[in-house]
Amino acid sequence: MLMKARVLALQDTPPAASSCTLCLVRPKALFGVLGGSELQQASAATTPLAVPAGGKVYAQGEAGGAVFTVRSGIVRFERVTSSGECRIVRLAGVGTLIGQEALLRTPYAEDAVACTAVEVCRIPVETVERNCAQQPALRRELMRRWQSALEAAGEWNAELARGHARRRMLKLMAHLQQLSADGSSIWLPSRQEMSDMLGLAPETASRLVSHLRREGVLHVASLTEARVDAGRLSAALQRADA
Amino acid sequence: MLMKARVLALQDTPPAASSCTLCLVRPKALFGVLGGSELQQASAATTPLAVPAGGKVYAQGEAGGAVFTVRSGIVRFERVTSSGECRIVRLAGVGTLIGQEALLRTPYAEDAVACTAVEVCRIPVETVERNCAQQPALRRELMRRWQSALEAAGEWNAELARGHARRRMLKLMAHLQQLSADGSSIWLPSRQEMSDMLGLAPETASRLVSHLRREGVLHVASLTEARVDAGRLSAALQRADA
DNA sequence: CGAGCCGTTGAGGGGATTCAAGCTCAGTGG
DNA sequence: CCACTGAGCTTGAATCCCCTCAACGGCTCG
Repeated sequence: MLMKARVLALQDTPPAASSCTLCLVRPKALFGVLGGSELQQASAATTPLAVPAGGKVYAQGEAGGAVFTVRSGIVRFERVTSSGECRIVRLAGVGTLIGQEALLRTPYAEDAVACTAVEVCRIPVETVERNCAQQPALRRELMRRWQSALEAAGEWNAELARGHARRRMLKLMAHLQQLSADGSSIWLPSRQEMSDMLGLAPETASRLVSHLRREGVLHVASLTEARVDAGRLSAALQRADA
Repeated sequence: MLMKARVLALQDTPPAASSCTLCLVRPKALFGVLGGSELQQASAATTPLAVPAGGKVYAQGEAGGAVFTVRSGIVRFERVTSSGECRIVRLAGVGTLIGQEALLRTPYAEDAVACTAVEVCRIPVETVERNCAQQPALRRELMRRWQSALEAAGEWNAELARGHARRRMLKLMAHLQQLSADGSSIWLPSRQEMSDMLGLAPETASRLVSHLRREGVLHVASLTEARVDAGRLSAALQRADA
């Protein structure tokens, strides 16, 4: 909450690496559909940013004027309910476009908070608009991203927001596994974060994690890292679904 | 589930009434931004459809090739979880564009089911695409609608999917009030539908409704209709939020 | 009229929350 | 070096909310 640290320019990144042409996530990213010259122009306008874990990429209500592509790490979207509680409504992984509402000249609808250390690419709205005017493929790509965000929200709602606590936790682990860049280890949220994602008390989240550990589904490596036994996880999920 | 009745052509509607030019919901609808000649061309391609309560506007997995504007009634989006349970993840009211994923030539992501008797306008994908190519305003309008669907999903997730059962029910009533066309009466879902929306047992939903009735928050007029006392509702909500 | 569906209400049990106490661990300063 | 501190994780015990099971009544429909 009081985390003041916000976005920091990546000072140790040489200009070349900030070129979209060389970016590793380009095939997954918004401008992946652009050709050579357009891509170079667009890449000149984008700014790489690093956000430490807990920092905000943008805040609800801000009139940001930019969209962001997640280059590494995991970003969460937070809302505050009318009763003042924090709810995490969705996660975004590598390659995801976030803050799209800025394209409508609308303030951001939610807080976008870095779960892990995060690198994003800031893309000014004007850059997107300029390319959109001439590139039907980019317009299509934008729509595709809006739709996938919508579907992710629907699935979150269906799978992670309801049902027995154990099932929700298992689903969360499966989801985090999909989001993890390297296949072996996943980001392990704090109990409070799990609580905000699944709508559970932090104590309940802790109990469930402990239980998964004892079952060998989860191997906790550090406070924020763990490995999952994929086989046991899917077996446990199947049992919970029955 | 076994409701076989699907979409029916509105045979009693004269051709003139199917013209978007005269449509009452035009200002709220997708083509509201189009000018005279484009509007007339577009309206020629659209088909008005009536769907009885419980019928599907489209089904998950269908390659529909069309989007729909809700002209009257309320539509719900259903998903089936991996455990085989039905979850309602969002509602759409008058003026809302649904089935947008068809624009990506993607099968529909969810079931769209009529909650009440519903009238929709079927708009072929080609019609939207043709106009989009020339009309930046329409492209913008499309993006706006995608974003509002995303925000609705986020709010549903934050307000209706978690917290105490009573609070969720109150929130649902407030939401239904906003969706109701005429200010006086709202659509009252069946207890099973409430259960699928809020993640409660139908019995719990029944108990809560009965309780709201005794408190004078809700006046049940028929099986599917009720009036809400706006003052008492917001008072009850404030107490529940405290 | 009986069958079946839906809504209502009660009783009982179970799962999640709440309250509370230890615990580990990193950071601090004597 | 080590007590001190505070934050987060874990675990226990008691409570409460919601679910499950069950019975009953009203309604529609064959």
